Amino acid sequence: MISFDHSLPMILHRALDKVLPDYRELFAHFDLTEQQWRVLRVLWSEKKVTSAQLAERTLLPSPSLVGIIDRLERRDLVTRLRSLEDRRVVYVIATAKGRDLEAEVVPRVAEIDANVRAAVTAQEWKALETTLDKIAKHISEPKLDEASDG
Amino acid sequence: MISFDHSLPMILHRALDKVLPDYRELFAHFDLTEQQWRVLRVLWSEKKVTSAQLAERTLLPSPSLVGIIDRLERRDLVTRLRSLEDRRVVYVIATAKGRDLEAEVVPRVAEIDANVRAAVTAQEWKALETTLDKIAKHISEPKLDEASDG
DNA sequence: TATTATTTGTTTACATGTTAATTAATATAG
DNA sequence: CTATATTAATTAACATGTAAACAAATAATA
Repeated sequence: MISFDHSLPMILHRALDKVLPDYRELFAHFDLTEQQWRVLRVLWSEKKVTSAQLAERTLLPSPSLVGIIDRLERRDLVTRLRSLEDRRVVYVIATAKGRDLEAEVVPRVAEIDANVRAAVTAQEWKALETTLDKIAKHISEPKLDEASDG
Repeated sequence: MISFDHSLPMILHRALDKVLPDYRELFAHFDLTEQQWRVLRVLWSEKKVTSAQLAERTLLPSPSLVGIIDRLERRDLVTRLRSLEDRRVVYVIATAKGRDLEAEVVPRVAEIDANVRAAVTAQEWKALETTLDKIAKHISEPKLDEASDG
């Protein structure tokens, strides 16, 4: 039996708890939360994105996104634009002020990313991603090896 | 430069998002949140734990723990007990009702854990834990290789 | 011993996560 | 064309996360 402390959720949480403070400390200099950073990060590379696409790219749940975008919009960092073809759709776009942040934030985040990755070899890093992908794909598939246990 | 989608926070979040629903679906049968489960899981094996110890073992921030324990206490699943030696300390203990849940929940969680782990080989799993530990230890250590760049 | 510092748990204020329901717009079936 | 289903975003209700401040108790120091 797998011990509680070594279950996948716990080891992932533990790693996140260690890593996130470094990022948060940086984001705080710009009055950004980690989630707000994620939204901006996507808008810097994609220009015009629907709420649904933003949820997928940022891994943020859409109900959370509403408030996050509200607060970014209030600070004039992003804008909402209702689609003309399909009026259910809302596009989110970085403003000039929002775009200006990219040059300031991205290089410093890259430093943190690099420091994190420097902890392990390239092979270990690749294996990490592969293993996590493998687990993700395995989940929510039928458990064939237990099929007879119905 | 490391792409946004392949940064450590994102790949960990992505894996968690895939895995947690399976656990949550189970916990919902017992009207438990994932966090409440974590607290109970610790109390089942440790009997008498202070709030601080509980925060460390569950990876839950202590301000969150206050509410989580409140709600468990309201349902008579746990009890708070003020220490007599040091009256700042609060012990948290599972009630009989709380202890009864163990036999029902733990085996079914073990099944999910096993299914997750079955996604990869034993070596891959070990490498996963090792790599994450390595990263965790590397973080918040002085970055020696950049020392001259001040 | 009176003062100051530290520790433990809690509170506060605000941001986000989770689930279900809702609204407005569009698509589809009859 | 009309009733119905579906979709995109939002709202609602509640639980949790984050950072800072706080009260009470204990420890450390002058």
